[in-house]
Amino acid sequence: MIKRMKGTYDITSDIRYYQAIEKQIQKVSRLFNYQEIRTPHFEQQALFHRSVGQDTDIVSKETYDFKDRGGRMNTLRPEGTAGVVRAFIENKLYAEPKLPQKYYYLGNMFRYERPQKGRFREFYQFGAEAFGSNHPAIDAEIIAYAVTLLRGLKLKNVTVHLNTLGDKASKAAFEDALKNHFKDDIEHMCQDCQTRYQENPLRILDCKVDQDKAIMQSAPKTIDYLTKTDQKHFTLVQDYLKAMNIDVIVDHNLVRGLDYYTHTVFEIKVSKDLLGSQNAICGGGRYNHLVETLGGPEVPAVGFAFGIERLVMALKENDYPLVEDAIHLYLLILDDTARLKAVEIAQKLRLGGIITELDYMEKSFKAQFKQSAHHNARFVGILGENEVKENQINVKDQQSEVEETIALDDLYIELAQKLTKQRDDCKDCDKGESS
RNA sequence: GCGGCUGUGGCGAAGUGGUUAACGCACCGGAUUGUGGCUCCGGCACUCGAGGGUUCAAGUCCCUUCAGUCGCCCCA
Repeated sequence: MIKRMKGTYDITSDIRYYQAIEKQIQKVSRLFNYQEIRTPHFEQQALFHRSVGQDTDIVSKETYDFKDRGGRMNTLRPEGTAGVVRAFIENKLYAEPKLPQKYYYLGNMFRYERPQKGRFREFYQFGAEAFGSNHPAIDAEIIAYAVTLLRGLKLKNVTVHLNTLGDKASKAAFEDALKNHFKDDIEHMCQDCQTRYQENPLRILDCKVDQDKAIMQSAPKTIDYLTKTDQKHFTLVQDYLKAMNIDVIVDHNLVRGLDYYTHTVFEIKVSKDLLGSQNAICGGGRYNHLVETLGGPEVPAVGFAFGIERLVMALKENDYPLVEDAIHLYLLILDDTARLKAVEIAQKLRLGGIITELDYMEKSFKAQFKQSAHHNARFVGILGENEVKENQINVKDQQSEVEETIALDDLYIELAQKLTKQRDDCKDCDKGESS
C-alpha cells in the first residue's frame, strides 16, 4: 500500500474545524480590511536565503529544494512572508493608493523537519502583512487582528507575549552587549548556547536549560539598548493595545528566529498542557527592511503568521462547538418505479435548496432507515407502490416523529415551510458553526 | 540532525514461543408483510507495519527498514 509521506496528513473529518477557522479568517480579515493575496507554493531558492536568513534553521536545514528541468533552483515555501513581499515588489503593489497596503494569505508551507505534535512537514499558515506604515498603531492593529480571530473562535487561555528588538542600531548595540555579557561564562553554559553565541546571540535569551543561572538573570535587556525613537515606538504600541483592551505580557526574553525582524515582535501562546512544546500558535513582528533587502523600495511592514494545525488542536481541546452535519430529507425507495420518482423529486428539491439524499445501494427498507439516521436526516420520505400510484409521499419528521402524507406537488413548499419555521424557532442557530 | 516510546480488524485493546488471534465500540444482516435509535441472535483479522533471520514452532526472540508519537533543536 502506498502511504502518505512522512510529516504529511490527510484532513478528513477534521475538515469542519478547518472550515470554521477559514470562515472566521474571512470574517475578521474583512473587518480589519485586509485583502487576500495568493502567491506560488514554490519560489526561487534565493528568495528565502535573502529574506528568512542564510543561517536560520529554516533555510540551512529545513527547506525542500529541487532543481527543475531547466536547471533552476526552486524551494517550496517554508513561510509566507517572503513570497508576499516578493509579489508586493514584483507587482508594484507599493504604488497602490490605499495605504497602508494590507494583505492576508492562507496556504500550505513546507519544512523538512522531524514531525511531532503540532509540527508537520506540510502545514497550513494563515498570515497577514501590512505594508507602508511605520506607525506603532499598525503594530497594534496587527496584534489586535490576530487576537480578534482567536476571540471569534472562542479560544480560551491564550496569552500575547510582546517584546521589541528595536531597529538596526538598537539591535546591533544589544547584540554587542549580549556577547560582551556572556563572554566569560559562555563555556559554562549549555552546548546550544555556545552555538547560539556564535550564530545568533539573541537566542541565548530563551534558552530553557540555563534559564535560572545568575548570568541569565543579569543579562542585558533589549529595552536598555533602544534608541529614544525605538523606545517610544514600543511604548506607543503598548498604549494602543491598551486602548483596544488587549492584554499583553511584556517578555524581554522573547526573540524570534527569523533574521528580518525589527522593533515589535510577538507570539501568541496557549497553555502548554494543551499543545505541549509547540504551544505558540501565532508569531509575528515588524520587518522594516525586508522589502528593501529584496530589491524593493524602502517600505516598512509588520505581520504575523498562524499555524492552522495548532489552532485546530487548540479548538479541539477547547471543545469548540461544531454543529453536526445533517441533511434535510432522506428518500426511502421501495421499488424501481419509486426509484425513478425519487430521482426526479430529489433533483427538484435540491435545486430548491433542500439537502436531499436517497438510497443507491438497493438496501432493505430497514437498512435505508438506518442510513437516514447516519445522515442525520431531519425528514424521511417514503416512496412505495402506493405513494407513486397516488402521486404522494409519506413524510416523517424525525424530530417530532409526526408522520403525514403529502401530495408530491406540495412536497417542496411543505418542506421549505417546515424548515424555515425551524430556523425561526431557533434563536441560537448561529452559535457555534454553520452547517 | 539527535534521543525515548510505539506499530495487532474502521477505532480502542488482550496476547511476553506452541492448537481455529480474546474482548469492547463501530459496522453489516436477522428477530412475520413498509418505520431507525433500546434489547436479543448472528456476521465481520487466510493475519498481527514491511523485509529478512533464529527455531520443530513467532504476533510473541534477533536484525534491518518504514511509519507514528513524545522530547531536544528550531518554529506556526
